[in-house]
Amino acid sequence: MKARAETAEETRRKVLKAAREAILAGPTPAVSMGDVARRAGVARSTLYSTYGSLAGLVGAVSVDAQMRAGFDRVLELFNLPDAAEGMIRALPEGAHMYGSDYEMTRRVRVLARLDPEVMNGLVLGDQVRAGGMRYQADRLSDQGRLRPEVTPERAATLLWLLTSFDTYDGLHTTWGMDSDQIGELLVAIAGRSLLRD
Amino acid sequence: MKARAETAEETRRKVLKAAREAILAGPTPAVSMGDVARRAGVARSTLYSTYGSLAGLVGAVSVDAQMRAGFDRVLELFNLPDAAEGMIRALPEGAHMYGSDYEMTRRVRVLARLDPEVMNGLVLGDQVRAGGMRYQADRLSDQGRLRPEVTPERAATLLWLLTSFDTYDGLHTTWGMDSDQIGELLVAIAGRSLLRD
DNA sequence: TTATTCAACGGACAGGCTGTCTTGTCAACT
DNA sequence: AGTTGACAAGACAGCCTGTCCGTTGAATAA
Repeated sequence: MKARAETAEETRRKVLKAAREAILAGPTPAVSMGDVARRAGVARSTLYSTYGSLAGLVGAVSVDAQMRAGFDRVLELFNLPDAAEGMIRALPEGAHMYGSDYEMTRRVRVLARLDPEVMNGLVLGDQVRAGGMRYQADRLSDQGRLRPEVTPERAATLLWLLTSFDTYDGLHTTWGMDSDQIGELLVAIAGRSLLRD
Repeated sequence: MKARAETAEETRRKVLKAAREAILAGPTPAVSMGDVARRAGVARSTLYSTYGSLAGLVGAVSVDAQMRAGFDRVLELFNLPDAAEGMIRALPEGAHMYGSDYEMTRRVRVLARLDPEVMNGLVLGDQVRAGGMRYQADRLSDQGRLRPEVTPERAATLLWLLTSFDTYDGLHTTWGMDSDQIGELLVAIAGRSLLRD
């Protein structure tokens, strides 16, 4: 609205962009306030007054990356009226989401684990996802699509494993699979393990 | 053998122990040469002449942790004559192995991702495990225990996912499961997904 | 025994980093 | 016209890494 807030917002964008560049720069995630400030053409003191600390900046980048990912689309698919169809369509979409910003996500997650506060954000995200998967498992159960020997809790756990970034990361890095292949594999596993024949 | 080599070996042990303590000390893995040297009662320069760099020390801790884990026992079980029985018994043992040195493993893995060289060790380990799981999947296939719709490659991939540390970590951290529960879950998933009824 | 080797010490050093604080500037709002 | 708010610039203490010294003292070899 106000011109002052607008320019401030723009500085914020410049800084986040510079931070992303810095994080992606080396062979391994490394970032420092001085480096980001230089890249953004901004005083180091500005970063401290805006983000408080390096960890604060990393946290902001992490949240920002979350926003861009297209998470809501995955959620939408998961919540199709037919729970089984939702799952089958959401899993590949989720894989695609991870793939679209893969390197960034991977590196930010490493940095996040170095600060207790930011780390907490990761843990919380995992717990939220666990809640979501429980909900999906219950829907599958209510709609009678779960194999009789599979409890909803077990189904939720497996879905949670399949939708974790680490799973995507492993399949991509160690097995050389792309997002499409990963999506297909996840659907195959989930279908065979959870769904009634 | 020689007294000189022996005392050198003992310093090495003191240092590794101090490094483990340092890594476990904070709420988040953090380690510095000065800290480790102080804890070990050793000159900082000694660390540099022995390990070359901080990354070198972390790498040494990582390798050392691998040794202590009891990995060979898991391998032994996996290679029982009956491949299906081997899998069913090795999975819980693997979970138990991860559990026995959980916090250390977790933290060292974070630190490892900060250095390209050490990171390489992790990637290599994952690839070795992938090879092992391919071998196990082939054994299952050869012994006619695999579900007809599951290719050995798919079986290997699923086994690899189930035996990854990240899987253990997630189940433990987010789902609050202990090693026994995790072992049981892994067996349930692997059995239902891979083995012929 | 004497000479050598070698692990380890202790400290100095350059350069980078974080976080805090202070002083200034200038445009935007009231 | 005065105030406020975002940012710049830079000094500072304290910690870090890696490198390079010269030194010590005990194990080992001659």
